[in-house]
Amino acid sequence: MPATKSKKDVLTAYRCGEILEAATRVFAAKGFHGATIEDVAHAAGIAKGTIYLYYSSKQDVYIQALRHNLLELNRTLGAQVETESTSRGKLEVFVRSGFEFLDKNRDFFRIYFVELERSLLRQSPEESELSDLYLDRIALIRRILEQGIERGEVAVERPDAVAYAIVDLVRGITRQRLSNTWNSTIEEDVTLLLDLIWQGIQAA
Amino acid sequence: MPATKSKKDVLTAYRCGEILEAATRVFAAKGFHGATIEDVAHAAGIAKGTIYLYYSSKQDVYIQALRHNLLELNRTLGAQVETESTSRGKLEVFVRSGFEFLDKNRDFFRIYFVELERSLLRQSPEESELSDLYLDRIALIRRILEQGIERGEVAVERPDAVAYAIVDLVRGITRQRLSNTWNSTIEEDVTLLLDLIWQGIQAA
Amino acid sequence: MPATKSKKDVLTAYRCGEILEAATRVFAAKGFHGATIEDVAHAAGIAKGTIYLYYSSKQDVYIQALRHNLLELNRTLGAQVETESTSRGKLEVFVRSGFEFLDKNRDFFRIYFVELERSLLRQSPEESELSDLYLDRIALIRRILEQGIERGEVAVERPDAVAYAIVDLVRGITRQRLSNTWNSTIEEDVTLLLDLIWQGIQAA
Amino acid sequence: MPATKSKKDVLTAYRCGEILEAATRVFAAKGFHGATIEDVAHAAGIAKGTIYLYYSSKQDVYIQALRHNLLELNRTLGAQVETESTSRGKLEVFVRSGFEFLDKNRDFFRIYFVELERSLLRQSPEESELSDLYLDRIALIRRILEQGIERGEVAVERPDAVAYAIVDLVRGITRQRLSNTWNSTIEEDVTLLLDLIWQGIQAA
DNA sequence: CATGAATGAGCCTTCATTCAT
DNA sequence: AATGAATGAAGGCTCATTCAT
Repeated sequence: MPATKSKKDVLTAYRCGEILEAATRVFAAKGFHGATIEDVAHAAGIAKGTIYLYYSSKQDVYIQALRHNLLELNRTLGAQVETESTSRGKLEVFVRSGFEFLDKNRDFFRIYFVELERSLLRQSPEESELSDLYLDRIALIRRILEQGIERGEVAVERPDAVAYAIVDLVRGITRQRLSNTWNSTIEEDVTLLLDLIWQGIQAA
Repeated sequence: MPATKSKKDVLTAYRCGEILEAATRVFAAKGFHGATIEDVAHAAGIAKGTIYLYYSSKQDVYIQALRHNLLELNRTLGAQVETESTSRGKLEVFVRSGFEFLDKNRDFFRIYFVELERSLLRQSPEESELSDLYLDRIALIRRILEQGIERGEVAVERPDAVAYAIVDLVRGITRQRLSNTWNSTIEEDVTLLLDLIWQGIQAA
Repeated sequence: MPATKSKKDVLTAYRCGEILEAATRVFAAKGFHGATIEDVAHAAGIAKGTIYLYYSSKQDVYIQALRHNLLELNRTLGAQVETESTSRGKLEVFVRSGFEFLDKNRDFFRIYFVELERSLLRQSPEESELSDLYLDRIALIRRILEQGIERGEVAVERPDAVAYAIVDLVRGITRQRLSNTWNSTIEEDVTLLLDLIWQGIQAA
Repeated sequence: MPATKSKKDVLTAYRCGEILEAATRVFAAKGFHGATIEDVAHAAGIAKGTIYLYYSSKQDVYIQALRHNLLELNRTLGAQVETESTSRGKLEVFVRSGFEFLDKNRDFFRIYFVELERSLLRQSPEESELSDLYLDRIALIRRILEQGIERGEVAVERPDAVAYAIVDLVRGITRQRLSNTWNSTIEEDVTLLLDLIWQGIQAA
């Protein structure tokens, strides 16, 4: 197991990255069925056949593109949450980091929101990982809540269900921010959500 | 112009209903692109060509099926909300009626959640009516909030944004209820949501 | 065998006439493949199924419409030619009567010119009668030529081939008259053609 | 821009040629509507989809096949006419070259005669080029006539109309030669036509 | 490795024809 | 006799995938 990457590995990683980045843009603009492999190849500046050297199918490219972005989102959120110690602080940074990630990855969310619904409803084996990554975010919130309960900061009956509710609440506002008709700043929306959530869960 | 319907009108209404009902089932199971017109025709017990006597295209069938269900949902919610006088009562009946509608129209929600995301993000003229019907539900909640503010029952800074948040919160739990891993009763979920929402918006 | 026509016969004749007249208009405007049976039925003011009570297929309607008009053209030309005694006079009246028929039946010629080519090249049994009716016109001219030779008015080596040539010559100018860019009077075109033809065939 | 053709250009030219050649045969045998793209592909020894790499639609293949043959016909006639100096010589070589072209391209004429009628009557933008190529031949004859008038060899009142008449005359005999019931030699038919035409147009 | 020409399965849609009323 | 709702065969076109170069 070489610690150093071979020339081949570097090229592979580079190509994969380019393809996924192009795929994210193209699928965001046209949707999975509206986009063609040709579109993705063109956007990546390579030939159609080359994509099949790195991914097994159109669907594979799509899933991997989502997975790639989703892993980074989860990594970012997880890391940011660690920087705060109180439950309220963690929730606040969770919300803010999500909005910030959106501003840098609007194309990703354009695919993600549509696909998340599908993957949650139709459990194909390929898509289950996407659900898992969604569930990881739920679990992150649930742990924050449970920790808050232990510390006496939070009081909820069903931390599991409340975690779902919070994530969906954030998702709803995130989607509004994605639309072009929504004009509030990140901080305004963070305040809005925190007020709403915290009132509902804080310990008496 | 007779108040009574001609034989033709009855047949047309019957066929349209059968087709939309079959379409709801088929599109829910396979998605828009996964389903074929043949599938829908077969499910409706008619021939492929017959569908085109009543709808102009596959997409038309799809949109109409969504619209049909959506109109009924909005009608139901609007009527139920009228039966309550307090803001809290209205919100509670909104949530409960939504869950009850879900239990009777699971296939519809399976299409709707996926399609709503698409229609909110990609504004094609055909799909804009779907967004409008979603916005009608937002407006219903906003009016409840504004009425509550007038009466001193509710205190929120941005009733518009809070209305979005509430609808998304309900939607999130609705989707969980649609999955097969969620085992709480309607009343448990109504309580959960009402507690969460009401804490965040009630007047001090 | 009743000399008088029964009520049924009268109705049948009336319907057939209406259908063929409508078919001539519709096929002229849209062509055989561009027109639908529905179009013809609509133009005739009857229902689709009714056409099949009188004709066995779309093609049948088409062929019969052509045949109907063609029979009348041939009948008219044959009768007019009889009114003249000299070869030149007969040829002149043949040309003039053709142009006059065109002015009253422009739709027919619009179908006929296209279909004649097809029927001459592809000998399907249904279309062979159309060729026959074309050949009747050729034969009419050939008899005029042969009679002219007998009388010493005309001198040609191959009356058969010349008859073809004359009919095609007339057809060419007829088609030009059908276009909207041709502005000469019937008499100008009759003179043009007669000068051309007569020079080529008159006895020395 | 290299004067030499790239490998791709050679392949494209080859495939286009094969397709048009196959299309000419298939459309001649079955007509535009009777033939399928599958038929053309099969005749060309390639797959259905391949045709769409080179042509945008069935109609495009059809139009291009006609255009291809028609351009060559016009080129041939134009070149041959140049080899003669007198009006009579030019007309004679025009007729003879046309008959010779027919003998080498019988399938083309089978499509052309049908399509010419359609394109002359229904002016769709795609088909107008076909009319134009027909008009080029008319113009060629008209110039011969006008030149003949200048030189005192020819005397006609309306060279434009006579040009139409001559081309239609040639076309009529060409179509007869295309049928299998016509047994004269090229020279016999050239003589027949020239006698007919020249008598009608020569200067006194 | 990269390419992109070739493939052919798959699907929407049309419309001539039928037949129950 | 007339209707027109229903049928289903047929075909143009797309595009994910393959493979020879």
